[in-house]
Amino acid sequence: MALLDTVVMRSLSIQGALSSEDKALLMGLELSPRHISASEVLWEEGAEADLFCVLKEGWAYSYRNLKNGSKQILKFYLPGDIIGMRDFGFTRRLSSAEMINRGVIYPLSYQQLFELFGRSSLAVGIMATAIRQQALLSERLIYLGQYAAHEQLAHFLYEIYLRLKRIEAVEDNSFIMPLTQQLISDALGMSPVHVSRTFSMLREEGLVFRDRHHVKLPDPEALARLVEFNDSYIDELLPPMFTEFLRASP
Amino acid sequence: MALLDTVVMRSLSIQGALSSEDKALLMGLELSPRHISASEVLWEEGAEADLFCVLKEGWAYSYRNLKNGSKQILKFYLPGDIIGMRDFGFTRRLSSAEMINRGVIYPLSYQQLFELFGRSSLAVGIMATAIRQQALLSERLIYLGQYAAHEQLAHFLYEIYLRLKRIEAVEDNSFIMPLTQQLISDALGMSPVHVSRTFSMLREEGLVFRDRHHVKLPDPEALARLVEFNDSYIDELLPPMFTEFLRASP
DNA sequence: CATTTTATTTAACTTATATTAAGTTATTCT
DNA sequence: AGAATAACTTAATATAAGTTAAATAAAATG
Repeated sequence: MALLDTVVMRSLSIQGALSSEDKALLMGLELSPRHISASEVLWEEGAEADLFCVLKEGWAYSYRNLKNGSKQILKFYLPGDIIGMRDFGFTRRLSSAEMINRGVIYPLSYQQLFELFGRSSLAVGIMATAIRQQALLSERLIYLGQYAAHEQLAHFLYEIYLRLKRIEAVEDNSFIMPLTQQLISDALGMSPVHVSRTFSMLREEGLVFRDRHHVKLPDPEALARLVEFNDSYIDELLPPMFTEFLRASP
Repeated sequence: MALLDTVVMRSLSIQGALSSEDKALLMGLELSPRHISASEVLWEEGAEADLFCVLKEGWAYSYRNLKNGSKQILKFYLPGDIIGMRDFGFTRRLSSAEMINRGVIYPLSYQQLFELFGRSSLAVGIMATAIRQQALLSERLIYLGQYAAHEQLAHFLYEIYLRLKRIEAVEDNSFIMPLTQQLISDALGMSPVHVSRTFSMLREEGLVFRDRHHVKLPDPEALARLVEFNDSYIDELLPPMFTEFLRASP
């Protein structure tokens, strides 16, 4: 029932777009409220991702702890929001979640979510695709908020490198990147001039060589260490739990 | 077939998680490649959102034009990525999309996506929820990248205000916000000292009054104008096309 | 109630990045 | 090929925001 109190579902219901079958499914979910105290941690980054929560009362937030000791908050959750969907389709949590004040949540397992998806692997796959996009966006947000220009650029380049490698567009640590510094500056929110300066800095350190659209990262792992790159959000494999479940479907 | 070339779907297929029924569905999609030239605009912010594209060749990006004349790029798309999922569940595009170099795309209508979802309104609702989260994140990213501290904070407060109004937690333009300045600084990526300074600035301009957890926005619309707030991404209503289609389902 | 802790404000100083402008190098066009 | 345009680099200056630290105010604790 709690899922019906959720922002989008409530309006779906009001708009008359929920079939009786859908409603039956929602009613059939066995959900029990859990009272939860202020500052209680719902989960930590890196923990197994197996459930999400409908927030009924209280405020919560998701965040990442950063190497420099600060944290970046990704989102504040208010009553009616769903916490933990961000990790659906990943094996481990990409961010931690914590209550702010005390409140009430309804935990829901990913298994139960599968059922709502009608056990359709296509629906799950599309959902996972959307969530992966969100993960990329979150990482960019973290770098925008908290890191210096050279770290932002290094992170950006390493992400592009990984994504290109995945589609076999990297050879000998080199790739074609058809972007102007203007475009890069629009993505990273810094001035084009500073993008140029920052490329020079990375070149002097021997980390990045660039000639127009040709980019070479002589030691990609060194770049990754510089930005403490956690590549789990790039990974395209769905967790074993997902594929086992989907294979077992009728 | 193009959807099978997509990053997540390909791995789903490799992991053996696609039923023969799913594969038949994918095969049954009538997709025709479209060659597309460099700098071609796929769609503009505000246009009707009715399809997405599987990017087969070339690079593209999505972005928002900002009032100050700059643009914020939200994402670069590489071959195998899906462009335009960000808007699924909204009536209009929240961001523009443009090719960088020339390439090939496979357009796919949201109607076709419905079919893949097995016409389940629950799956669509959950997907729409996830996408709305992403929209919030995108807006935050835009403000982080491009705006001054007082605009960021104003935008943040106005968003909270709207979200609270939706759940009837605003009375007389006032609400309870159980956040410390430390938490706000962690969300906006600025120092706690500067959050305090910025609150003082907004107070002097008569826009925001705050006493601990009590916040009053005497003139919310003035705040909205300051940040050129586009509230379409907050809206929880699904487009008419969605609900009509879902109501018509068996 | 007094004490400690936590949150906020204010001020002085520092720094990273923006801005402007001028110079250089590539690329495109005729 | 030569001219025009776009992309990039370098340097000087300006400014918003960071940092540190000390003062005040509120909340939590015993």
